[in-house]
Amino acid sequence: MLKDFLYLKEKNLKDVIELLLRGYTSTFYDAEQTLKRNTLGKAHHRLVILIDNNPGIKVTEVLNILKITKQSLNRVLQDLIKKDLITQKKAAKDGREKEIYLSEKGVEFCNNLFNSQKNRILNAFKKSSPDEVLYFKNVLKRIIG
Amino acid sequence: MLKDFLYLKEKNLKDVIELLLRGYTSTFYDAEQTLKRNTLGKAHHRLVILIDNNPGIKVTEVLNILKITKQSLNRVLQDLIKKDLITQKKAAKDGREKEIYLSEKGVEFCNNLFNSQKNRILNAFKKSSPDEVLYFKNVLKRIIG
DNA sequence: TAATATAAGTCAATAAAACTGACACATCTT
DNA sequence: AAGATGTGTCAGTTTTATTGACTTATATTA
Repeated sequence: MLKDFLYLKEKNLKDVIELLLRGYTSTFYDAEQTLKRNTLGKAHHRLVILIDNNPGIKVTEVLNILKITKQSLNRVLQDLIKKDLITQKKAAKDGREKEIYLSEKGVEFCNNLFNSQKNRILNAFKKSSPDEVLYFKNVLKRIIG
Repeated sequence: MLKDFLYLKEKNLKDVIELLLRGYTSTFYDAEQTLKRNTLGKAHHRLVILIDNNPGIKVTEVLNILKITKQSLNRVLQDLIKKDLITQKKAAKDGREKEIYLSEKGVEFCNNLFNSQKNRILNAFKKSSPDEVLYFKNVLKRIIG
């Protein structure tokens, strides 16, 4: 049936591009005050979210995900090191690589960030069925690839 | 059953925050070359996506969605006007408000942007069922609120 | 109608985030 | 030993966003 393919139509794809923009913007804006209290910005926010969810993540991986240059990343990284929020460790496998971890202070900071952000997601999920949430995450993962 | 509420657990919510970051970043990075060819940046990209999907959108609405100041918006707006990509019209209802529209050139530019971005979404949707896509959009809309 | 509120625009200065290009160093691979 | 890779750094520039003060036009309301 033709109807079954409506979800592949361009209008639907365009909608999704806007939804991704708005989903990201609103979810991350929720943490604005928490960031300000810690004199940190959006660039730091994006980075610590990655480190928190992926302990030991490597510099190259961060660059590929955040789509920034190593010079940009380095500035942000140094700010977080100065504030004792992260630590770095030489990788056992390949000594050239450095693994990035949150410090104890970093974990606490991430908890504060998460507390600022979690309600938006939680409220949306409470209005959704477990299946809807599962499908939501699956499709989003497929978009990321 | 306890199992039914696993999707509300903090780990799951944290995952989603990262997924939103990565979904947005990757989807919008796809248009990088198209933007460069037109000597425009990410700020212009975000704005024209909104105008394209919401013809006649007002300045205040844009500010609320993009979470930027009117001074920031104005710079981006002037760039797009200079390039003849958008037009503005006094609102009939309330003369203080201005509606923003894409020009013909703007529509063409947005088509180029869309062509750079659509395959990522399309490929993800092709791997998903219509229901999955529907649920995905519904949950994302609930997150935006 | 006069006072006030709202939507939008502007000037100026500053800060935040990202970029380009060049180069250095350690470690791994061949 | 030679080259490739991962990371770090210096310097300069551009893009994006901010704060604060002020203006103009239109709408609302007392």
